[in-house]
Amino acid sequence: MKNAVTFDLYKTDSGTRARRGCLHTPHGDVQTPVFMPVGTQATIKAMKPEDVAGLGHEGVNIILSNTYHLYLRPGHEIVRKAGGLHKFMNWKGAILTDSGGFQVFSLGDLRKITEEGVEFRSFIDGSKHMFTPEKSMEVQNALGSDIIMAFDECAPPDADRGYIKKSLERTTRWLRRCKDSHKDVERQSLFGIMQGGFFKDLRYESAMQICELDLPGYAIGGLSVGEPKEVMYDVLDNCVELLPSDKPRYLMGVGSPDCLFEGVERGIDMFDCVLPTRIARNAAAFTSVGKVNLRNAVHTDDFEPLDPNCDCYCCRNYSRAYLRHLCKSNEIMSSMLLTEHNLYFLVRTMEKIREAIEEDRFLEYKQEFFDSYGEF
RNA sequence: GUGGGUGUAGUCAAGCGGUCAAGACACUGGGUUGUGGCUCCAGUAUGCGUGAGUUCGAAUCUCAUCACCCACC
Repeated sequence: MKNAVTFDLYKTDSGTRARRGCLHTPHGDVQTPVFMPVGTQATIKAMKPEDVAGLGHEGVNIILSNTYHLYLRPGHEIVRKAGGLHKFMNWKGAILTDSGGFQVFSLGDLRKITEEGVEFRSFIDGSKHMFTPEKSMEVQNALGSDIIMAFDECAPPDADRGYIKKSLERTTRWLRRCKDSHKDVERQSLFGIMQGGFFKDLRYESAMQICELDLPGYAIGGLSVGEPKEVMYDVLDNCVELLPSDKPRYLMGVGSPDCLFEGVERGIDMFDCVLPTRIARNAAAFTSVGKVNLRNAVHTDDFEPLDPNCDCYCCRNYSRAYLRHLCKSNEIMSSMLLTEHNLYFLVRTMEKIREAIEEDRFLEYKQEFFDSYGEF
């Protein structure tokens, strides 16, 4: 019996823990380290799937979508009927679905966590629903994504140690239930999620527990939830290596350019983040010279491209003045162009990171990037 | 020419004698990290057409004046 998703580790950087590998999925290979664009509602907002697939020089082969949202609307049975999520949204590459666990945390109000699962209210119509590990597996099985995530609890960052410990242990028990109820391992691979807050010993405990289950991949959850970056880096320093080196390591929810470098340096293979797509819709862009707010008055008559060092569609054809005009006028094109640029920027940066690791000069490239990009 | 009305930030305006001159849009800046977001937060009038006056106190009352609008000669 072969796992749906397997991982090949090609090379580890000599000076850091940065790794170069490949994820083999039923919908194609994914070169790592990789950044996965987020398409929560079965769409990368403001972009067509084929345009997403064509980003960067090598293209995008994996995206993330969301169990919680698709369960509520249109309903996972509709997606199953449509022939699965790939067909439904016309995405040819691989898909990773988040389990709905994060919404348990982000939807804070009106939810009740028990050993059985989580009772919550729909953000759409207020109706009551129950998510359990089994339910999350059922929904993700219906969606047919290549990688399905365990139903975990992402404890709030300000929770006390006692709660974090209880929560991580429950997350492990839920992970066992996920594994037990997920049958078709040749079609979809289940990834486990480490929790433990910012406590090194709890992270260790969580890692030991979930790794026992010998899953095809592991994620680090509970980070990038509002803590200072140094805290996140510190946790990563101590817990990435707790995960098996022959399995992909996925840092959930991280995606600012600086965090990608810091994550890769500490041995992370996969990232996802709404940041590039969300800030694009709010007139902000990542560029090789730092973050730019297109609404700022200085761009009024700036007819240079958004990023002179970028060869994306947006930068090849439009000026900052035009982009500012679109943003100020609330035109749909502003979301389209900036989303494309921001994703291109991260995807292309990841390509360069992979190349740098192959050539054993990750730190050099990192330095080069930050010299231009600035501190953050 | 006569009668009436209106003049408060870039715009539309609230206020109709008494702490700091509502609010909206626009403008300026900031935020956004497993997406409840084309969103959220913050800032911007030494001044209420102009000039006198009444009053302890006036954007608010009086007079004059200017501008614009409407109606009628």
